[in-house]
Amino acid sequence: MLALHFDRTSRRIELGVAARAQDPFRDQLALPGVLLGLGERLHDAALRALTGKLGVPVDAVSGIGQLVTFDKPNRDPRGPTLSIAMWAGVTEPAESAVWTPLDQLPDLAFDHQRIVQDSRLLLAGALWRDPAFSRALTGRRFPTADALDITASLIGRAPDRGNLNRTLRAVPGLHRTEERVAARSTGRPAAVWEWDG
Amino acid sequence: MLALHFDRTSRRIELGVAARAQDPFRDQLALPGVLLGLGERLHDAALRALTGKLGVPVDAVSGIGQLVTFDKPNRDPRGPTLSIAMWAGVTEPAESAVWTPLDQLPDLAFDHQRIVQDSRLLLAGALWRDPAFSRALTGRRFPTADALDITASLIGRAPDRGNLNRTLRAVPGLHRTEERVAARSTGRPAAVWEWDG
DNA sequence: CAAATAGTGTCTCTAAGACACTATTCC
DNA sequence: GGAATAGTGTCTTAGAGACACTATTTG
Repeated sequence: MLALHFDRTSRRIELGVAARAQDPFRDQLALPGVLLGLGERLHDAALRALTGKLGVPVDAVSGIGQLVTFDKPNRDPRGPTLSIAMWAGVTEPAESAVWTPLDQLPDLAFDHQRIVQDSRLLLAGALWRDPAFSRALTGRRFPTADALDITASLIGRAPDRGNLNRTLRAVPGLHRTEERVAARSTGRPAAVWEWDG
Repeated sequence: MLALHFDRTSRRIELGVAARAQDPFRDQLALPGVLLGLGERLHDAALRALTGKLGVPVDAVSGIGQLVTFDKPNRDPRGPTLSIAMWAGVTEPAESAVWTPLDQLPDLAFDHQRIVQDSRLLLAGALWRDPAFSRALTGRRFPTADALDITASLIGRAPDRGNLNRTLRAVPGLHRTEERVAARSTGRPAAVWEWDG
């Protein structure tokens, strides 16, 4: 589970990780994950991970989705050989978890470091393409500056402003308002974008 | 599990389905599927489905891969809410199963009809992009005519010959030999393509 | 030669990246 | 005015689809 939060102070995407309570890798930081109960839906298992492992309340979850299914052998010395990577948008980062930028990851248990790296490309690809994912990160209304920093966090470098504007204009269900707001301390204020519905 | 076989007589891709031995949907045609054992790898579960449900021997399986993970509620009145769609290439269609073209599907149990439809787009997208998948359908050496008919089966219409040639030339690990072979009863014989290794 | 199939070359369209230029704000 | 940020317009490139034309086989 990749729990993502856009921090409007540091102006970057931060990933929620937590110290493990049990062996193996006790006390070491890891991505929140749970075993899927028989007949349980992915969405419910994801919520359990967010609330139980990260301490994020349910109403601070802005969205949940599926990323990819890993099937590597020996991922976990214990049991499951199958794991499903999911994303979640978090509006309020819980104090009980550690929130870290994607390009300064601490050491993580299992192969979680690799999972984050592999998933980052997929997240960057889903941004502005998957409306549910994009909106979970931006919220309903957001200035262009946020879009710029969110994109920069996921792809690893600052995108071209012109191209980003063109991309945003082409996103279905997203439109630009007349409103302007200063997201930074200097410079021209940015236009506000708004999701429909 | 979408078990695919390229029939060189009918010159199209055929899908392996089998009558269910148990309730629910007993005696009705369905995609072969098995429950994933705890700690079992997807690849092994897929082989169990192929041999157990379709009667395809292990050495007639030219490849296995992962397509997509479905997470719809109430897919199956019984238990698992999660199912993973996989593809398999089959070199010899087993007599004990029913092999049907993709655009003339019989009625299938559960929501398997929809799964096939949804997966067909993914299969078409993977063709000539995923070398393991492509090679599992073509075999190590194949004439251009086979590539044409395989592509036509997956995308639903005949592709442009010129564009297909360009596509094949660009596939890594695939090269065109000087050899020509007549795959059809008339017309100019086609070049033979060969996978490296 | 006619019909059928195989193969080559080119045109267009679109999406994405790069970049030059203008616009608006704070200091 | 200068620095910083926001926004517009255009150029180039890569890939995919469409299509005109040539090449090689059987009957």
